Amino acid sequence: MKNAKNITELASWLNLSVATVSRVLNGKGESYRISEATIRRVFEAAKQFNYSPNRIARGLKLEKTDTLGLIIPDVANNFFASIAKTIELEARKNGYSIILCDSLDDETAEFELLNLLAGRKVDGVIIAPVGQNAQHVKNMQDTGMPVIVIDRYFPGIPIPYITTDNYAGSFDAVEHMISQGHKKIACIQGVKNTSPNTDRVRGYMDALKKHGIRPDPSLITGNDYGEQNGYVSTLRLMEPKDRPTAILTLSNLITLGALRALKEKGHRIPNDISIISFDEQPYSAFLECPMTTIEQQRDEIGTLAVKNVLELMKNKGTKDDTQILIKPRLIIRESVKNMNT
Amino acid sequence: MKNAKNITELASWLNLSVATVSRVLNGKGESYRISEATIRRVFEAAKQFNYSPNRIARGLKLEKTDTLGLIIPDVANNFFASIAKTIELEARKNGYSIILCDSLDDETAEFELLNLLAGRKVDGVIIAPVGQNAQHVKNMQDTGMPVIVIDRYFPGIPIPYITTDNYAGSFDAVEHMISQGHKKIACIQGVKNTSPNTDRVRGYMDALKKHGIRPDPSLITGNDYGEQNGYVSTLRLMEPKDRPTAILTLSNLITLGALRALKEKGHRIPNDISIISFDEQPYSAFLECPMTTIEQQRDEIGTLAVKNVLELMKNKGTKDDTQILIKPRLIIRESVKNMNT
DNA sequence: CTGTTAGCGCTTTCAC
DNA sequence: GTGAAAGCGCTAACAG
Repeated sequence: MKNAKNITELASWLNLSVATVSRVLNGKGESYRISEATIRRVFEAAKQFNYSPNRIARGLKLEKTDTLGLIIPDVANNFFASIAKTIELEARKNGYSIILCDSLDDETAEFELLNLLAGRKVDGVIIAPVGQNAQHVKNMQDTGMPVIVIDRYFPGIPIPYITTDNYAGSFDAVEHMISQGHKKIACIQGVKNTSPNTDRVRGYMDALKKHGIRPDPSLITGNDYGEQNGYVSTLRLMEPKDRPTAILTLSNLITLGALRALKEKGHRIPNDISIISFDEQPYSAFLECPMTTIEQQRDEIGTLAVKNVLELMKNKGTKDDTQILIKPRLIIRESVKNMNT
Repeated sequence: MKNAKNITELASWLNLSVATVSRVLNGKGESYRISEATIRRVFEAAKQFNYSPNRIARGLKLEKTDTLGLIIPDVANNFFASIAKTIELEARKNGYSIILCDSLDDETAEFELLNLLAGRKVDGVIIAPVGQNAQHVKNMQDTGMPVIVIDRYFPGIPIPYITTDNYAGSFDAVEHMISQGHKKIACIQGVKNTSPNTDRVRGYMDALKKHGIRPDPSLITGNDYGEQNGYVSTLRLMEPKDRPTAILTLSNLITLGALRALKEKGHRIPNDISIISFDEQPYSAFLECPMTTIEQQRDEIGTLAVKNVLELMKNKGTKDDTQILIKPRLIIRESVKNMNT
């Protein structure tokens, strides 16, 4: 059984024109009133010769590639990997493939990636941007490319986004700490002036204020989402005698660093220090002290992201002001000590 | 500042032919002895008009897409996500992009994905296959598509592969257990008749035999790499009074299930049961009992995978018999109790 | 040194 | 009911 390499070969074998074969293969046989017999012959030949159309040629003609670009800061981070999985599956269901790009948390790389995707003529892009700057994302959108931002948003800049309600996540977590009698609560933050961080810190402060606790600036520390920041910040926070009784960590990697610091210094959770961490992880429940976490709805973010790019693609040109905030879920385990008893 | 949508537009603006512009843009200006001035003009115009060539058209003509397909069974699994990250980065360095595909541990999906990638005319594919069957992978290779298998191999079937030396991984782990005085050692396995599993089980048995312990078939249990298998198998293993003193778990998800079962039943590691787990995870060190793990060299696997597909693409047609086994590393922590004291 | 042109594989308009 | 042919944007062979 030979293989047909292209539609011309197939057509000539069938003694038909490429036009007819193309129409049949695209399910337009009926509407062109091509005879039953011909239709069947075409399909049989296609199957027999194991013919699969060249999507590159198709893409060139149709000016669409059935391809979506996905830019995330770290594929190895479970949070982003989970989202990527959902996006891939969801996209595939709709006939799209994903070009995966890891921006390495680097704004320059992200910029180049955007250009790369433009050159590759993806039909849309989903991006979890890394920096404070939205200009390059905005530019891409302005070229007519459908763009959905996930994991954050840019205040004042009209790019559709889907992200966690980070404010609520922090707020609930801190209220839970307060309900357990904590008053001196620290916060190890991520990159300043990015919406997730700003909102999480705001939620943290508002929860404190609501319960009559004045936020202490010296208890808000750190400057990026990485492990090292978690480590260093925790060491610093644990130094003074009047140290905090609880820490809110704003990313899973920060938490990892915090755990390392605590372990190194022999501090135990929750007896020596309480912790709530952003991001549920596969092992959260099985840590030395099962971790109370703020779980982002990764599946929902992913699903909505592709639903919305698809939407954007359909209604190209029309304004889209999708702004979706998804409530996270506080998973209460044992990492917050009850100080009331 | 307007944008040039294609090379024709750019050329006509420059009053040059598309041929000249194309040559300059592809760095062939020198060899065609195009004048300095023209070259500069072209580059300036290209930049000014923010021109980026249409890679689809380019791909159609050149019969290459600068694109690699990557098929893995579970993007959300840290083991595969880490490999995917390395592959993406490494590929990009060489001018290639990755089309990411999650096979959901399903052989039928995997088969379809392979066809999808063929239709998308990727220049090569890297696949971590899921089933016992290699036929579809072999077929793809037989069409002339460069294919590299990772994470496993198919005995007797000549497809180049890069995987962990799973035999050595198990062997070392079990020897370590034995050195700590364990004799009754169980093994929760993954999918039977797949090379990682076969080799891991073989390593486990050989280590026992080497130290004069007869492998007990009833201590080898389980049938897939998932969490549920770990859970159920662990429950079963822990039931009898003369239960094993140690368990070797053959995947990170199996381990997760085992941890859940142990926690549920109140068994503590390492006092009630010792464990060594395949796959190092971000939180391995911070579990209730820091886990001794067998760490696969994910970066190396990823790097070699792209190096080798690239190689294959260059030497298309020639036989490639790459068969790389990468030694894993035993990370000794505290999950194996010393029974000698 | 630069231009003209064929053609990559496909879809679709127009023609019969 | 079906076919001929143009054209998507690019590269490269051929021509000067």
